Amino acid sequence: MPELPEAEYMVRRLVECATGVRIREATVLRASLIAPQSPDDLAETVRGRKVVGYARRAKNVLLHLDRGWTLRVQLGMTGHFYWVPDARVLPRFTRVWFGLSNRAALVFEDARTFGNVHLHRTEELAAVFADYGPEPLDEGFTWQQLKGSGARAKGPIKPFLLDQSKVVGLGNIWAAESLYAARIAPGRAIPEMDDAAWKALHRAIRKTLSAAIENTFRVTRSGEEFPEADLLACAVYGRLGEACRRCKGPIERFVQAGRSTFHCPACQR
DNA sequence: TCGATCCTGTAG
DNA sequence: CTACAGGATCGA
Repeated sequence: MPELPEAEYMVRRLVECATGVRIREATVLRASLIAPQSPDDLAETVRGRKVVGYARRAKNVLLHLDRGWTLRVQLGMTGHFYWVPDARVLPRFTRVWFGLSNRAALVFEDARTFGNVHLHRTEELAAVFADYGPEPLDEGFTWQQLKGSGARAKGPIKPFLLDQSKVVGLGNIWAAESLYAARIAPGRAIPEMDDAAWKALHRAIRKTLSAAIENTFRVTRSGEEFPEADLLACAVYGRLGEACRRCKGPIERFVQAGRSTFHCPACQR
């Protein structure tokens, strides 16, 4: 499920709720989600480790531990990672959990089990992320950089945006939303992108993701539930047949690279 | 660069 | 029952 905004939300919540905690023990309920070592080895290594910081890279949630270890949580389609006050009442789809003091726990829940929990030496992280493109919300991310990453690409723009080696953090929802905001058709061939289009797309990506982060907080604060990203804030995703907010024409859906793509055919070119 | 695949849940 | 799901990876 989660794309960059939801991962960012989870990290910020961890900072709020679980700064300075120490892991007393790890419990793996689904061994296949653990790598590269065995679940027992992972549990052994993290037992007694203090969490010295939380961070996000792309859609990964990172827990930096003392003694040079980092837990990397890939959330997959349905993953959540968060602090709970009482491990005696774990969420239904808990796959891995880390017991803290006072019965609290850090929980990885993942209904569909496409996510995973990997343990790395912290100094290896650069290698782990070697194929990742730039962070779209970083200051240094420019439209020229985005254009450059598409220099030799030939296919349509939307699958390009899902490719984490080009730019990280976008998934099926926010890729579609960014293209809508930039008024670019998802099927537009990359060689047909001129500078104005790259600029518009770059701007739209940043605006869309920033707004999505804020919306996640807004929705969650009021509803007190966990962040199911704010689909109400979507202009096209999941809105097949509804009226486009700009031109009132119907939103359409088609399958592209195996994923459903929503767009307004009238005002995205 | 595309399609298949991993696995499980929910909505119609 | 079928269709579909916000991700990532591998082989053709």
